[in-house]
Amino acid sequence: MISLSLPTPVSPSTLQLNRHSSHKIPFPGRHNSTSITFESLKTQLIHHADVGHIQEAVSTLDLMSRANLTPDLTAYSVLLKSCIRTRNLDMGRLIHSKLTESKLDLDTVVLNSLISLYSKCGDWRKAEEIFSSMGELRDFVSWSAMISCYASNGFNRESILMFFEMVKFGERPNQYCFSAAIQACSNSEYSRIGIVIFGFLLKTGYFESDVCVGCALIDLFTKGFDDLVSARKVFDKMPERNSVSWTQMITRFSQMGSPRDAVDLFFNMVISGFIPDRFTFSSCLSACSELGSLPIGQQLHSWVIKTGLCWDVCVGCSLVDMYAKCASDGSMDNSRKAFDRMPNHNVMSWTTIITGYVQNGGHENEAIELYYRMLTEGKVKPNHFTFASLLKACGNLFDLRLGQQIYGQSVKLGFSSVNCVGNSLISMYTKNDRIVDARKAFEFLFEKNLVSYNALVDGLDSDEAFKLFNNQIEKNTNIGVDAFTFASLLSGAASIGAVGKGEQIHARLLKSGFESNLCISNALISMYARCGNIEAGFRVFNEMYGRNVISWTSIITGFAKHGFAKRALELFKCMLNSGIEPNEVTYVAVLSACSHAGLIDEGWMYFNLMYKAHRIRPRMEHYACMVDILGRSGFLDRAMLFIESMPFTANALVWRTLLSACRIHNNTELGKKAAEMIIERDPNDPTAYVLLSNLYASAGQWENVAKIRRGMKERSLVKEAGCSWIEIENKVHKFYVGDTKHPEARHIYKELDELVVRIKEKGYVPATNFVLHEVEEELKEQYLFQHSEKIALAYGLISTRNPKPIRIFKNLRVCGDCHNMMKYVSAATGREIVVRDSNRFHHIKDGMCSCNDYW
DNA sequence: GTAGGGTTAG
Repeated sequence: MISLSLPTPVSPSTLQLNRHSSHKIPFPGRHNSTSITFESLKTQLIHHADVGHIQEAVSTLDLMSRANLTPDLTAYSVLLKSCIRTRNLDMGRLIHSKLTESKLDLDTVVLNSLISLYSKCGDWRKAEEIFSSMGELRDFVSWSAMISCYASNGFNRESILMFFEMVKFGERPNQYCFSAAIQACSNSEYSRIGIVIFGFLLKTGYFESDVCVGCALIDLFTKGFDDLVSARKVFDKMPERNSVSWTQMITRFSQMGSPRDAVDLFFNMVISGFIPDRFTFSSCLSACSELGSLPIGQQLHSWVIKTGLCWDVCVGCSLVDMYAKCASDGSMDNSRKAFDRMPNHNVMSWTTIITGYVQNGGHENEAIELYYRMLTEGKVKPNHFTFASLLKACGNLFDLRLGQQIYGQSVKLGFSSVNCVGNSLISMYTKNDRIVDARKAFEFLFEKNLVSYNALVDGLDSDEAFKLFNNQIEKNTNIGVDAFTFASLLSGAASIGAVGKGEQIHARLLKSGFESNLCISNALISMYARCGNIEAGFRVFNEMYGRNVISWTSIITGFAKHGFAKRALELFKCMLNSGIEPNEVTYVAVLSACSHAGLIDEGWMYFNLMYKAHRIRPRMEHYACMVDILGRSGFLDRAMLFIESMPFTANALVWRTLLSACRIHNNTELGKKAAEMIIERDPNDPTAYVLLSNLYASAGQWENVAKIRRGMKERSLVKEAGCSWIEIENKVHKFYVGDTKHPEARHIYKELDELVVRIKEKGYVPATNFVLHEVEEELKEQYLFQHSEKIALAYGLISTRNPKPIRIFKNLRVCGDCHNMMKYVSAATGREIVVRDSNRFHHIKDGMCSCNDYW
């Protein structure tokens, strides 16, 4: 692990002081003291201040005082202006203290400058202090400066209140006041007040004459109301536009999900004769990132090279980000090149490249290494965004020790209470199943926003998540809900197959207006599919408009998992006809449809089509699907040859697939080899040992079974306990093998006993070879009837009525005897039984299963 | 002396 240490932060103002103090003060007549006049010194001072040499200007000021040529207020004013322009708070403070020492009477102009200085440098308290001490000296500029001070320092409420106070005081607000106050109203909390101020503004005529007021209105409609149409109307009506207003429209379109329009606006701007600057290119490049359009991005890249703007840090950052987001193959090469070519780096550029590595996945170590370089070589202090990305990297790496170390550094630098750092910390913990720590991090947050809630909801189990949603999120109108909240809730319900809960969330969605959201529709499709109600999923799919590749992939995966290979493949053809490009996940779904239905020829056909038609190179998952297709159909030797012919070394997943095929076809020899390969690659994976021991057990080789069990014990590997669950009236009931904890256990076992007698009459014979212990036949039968899926089935039968299907869920693969027994039960009782196991769905009806006993 | 545009967490 890299050991991390933070460099001592160096403030930019200290650097500047050191550099200038070693310089000689350029002063033409310095040896001839008789030529020093008040006017010449003042000219000197103004010149230094104008070109930004504040240190020299202050020296000149000192010189004036020493020569008894007392500087007047305009001299100080010039200096303050220079400090405001360069945001130099230290020098500004120095000048302020010199002003106080000078005993001059401060006038309105100087005091207004001081307000502006402190406001722009973030010291709003000092600005406030000066404003309230002004009394009679206050003029409309003081009011404007204070209104915008509050607005730009995030005190929207105070800014709006001050605007109305000013009106009450009898001052007429000017364009500066209007734009600052409307800006303060731009967040949704105060957007209605913004409209009131807008009405007031229309009476004044500033709307027609001032570009900044127009810009503020664009923000009011976009940020306050999500209303791009009205913002566009304001923009179109603006009599005067400049490159800032164009850039703002481009930025807002890009940020609010219309990157295509943003790019169009950019070209319109150029055609209309406005010159794009670094901000414009930066925004337009962000729109390209959003669009994922590499060609337009590259076109802009060559443009910024021609104009020389590529050396700008903002533009450089956007280029790095664009190449990271547009890399269709997840490669960071181009992004890294753009980063390495930048002449100067700042926090933002380091953070952008680190974030790129984290978001493209699989490059987390590079991200951590860059962080180390940022601290040592770059001598740059990380900010809250840097920490947010780094914590995400640690979450992906499952390296909580490093994560906690990095979090410690954010604490030292004072970022730990910043929302996005805390939120990242929560999701780092939820991703690593550390719910207790996630909750702690959540409680620690000073201000919890929707992202915080969503991060936690995502990690909680479905019940808890739903509780949090009902009790806190929905009741607290300040938090609001968004698509992420619903997506997390839906995936929570889907993971345990709680269709009742899923339906409740669906009902809430219809009320909330999110049901037309593409991500939500997609989440609904998978929720219904994963809960066993594929037809409901298909209805959602049919009723939505604007389906994307994820919508199609979700429904195809659904049909494939349910064993409806024909419908899955038909939908795949429809997808191709409608012009949607499949991705690698779509092909996993298509190939798994083939494997679940034993369609060997189709499987080969699609495997070859992937690259030929869509330039998608098969990944490990696709090879695993092909091994599955061959292995399940009994062509174990061909599957083995196929593995040996792969262009890269097969991983544990591929061998695990072969091993389960060996179990179905009782091939102990090949199974042994597969298990060895898995254990070689993943020595701590209990599933390999379990599968191998099952293989020996079904071949009756009990000695070997015992040997494996011993091996597992030595490594202290624990087999995942098999369990099944069923949702009855929105409550999930979970059962383990031989479970008697359920309040209705007696009733359940009575039903099970009666059931066995009934189906034995119809020809059911318990398949005792599925019992994995070496015991007497009769005992084996007893063990068999304690399987969790049978208990869940019996409970389902006594608690629901026909024609409601009984939906059972199991964390492992369903046992062969249980599967057979359920077929008999479906025939004897007329009930439809749907089972979701770790691999697929079984629809069992009238003694038949949709898997054709092939799973 | 007073105003506007770029990176971000789920």
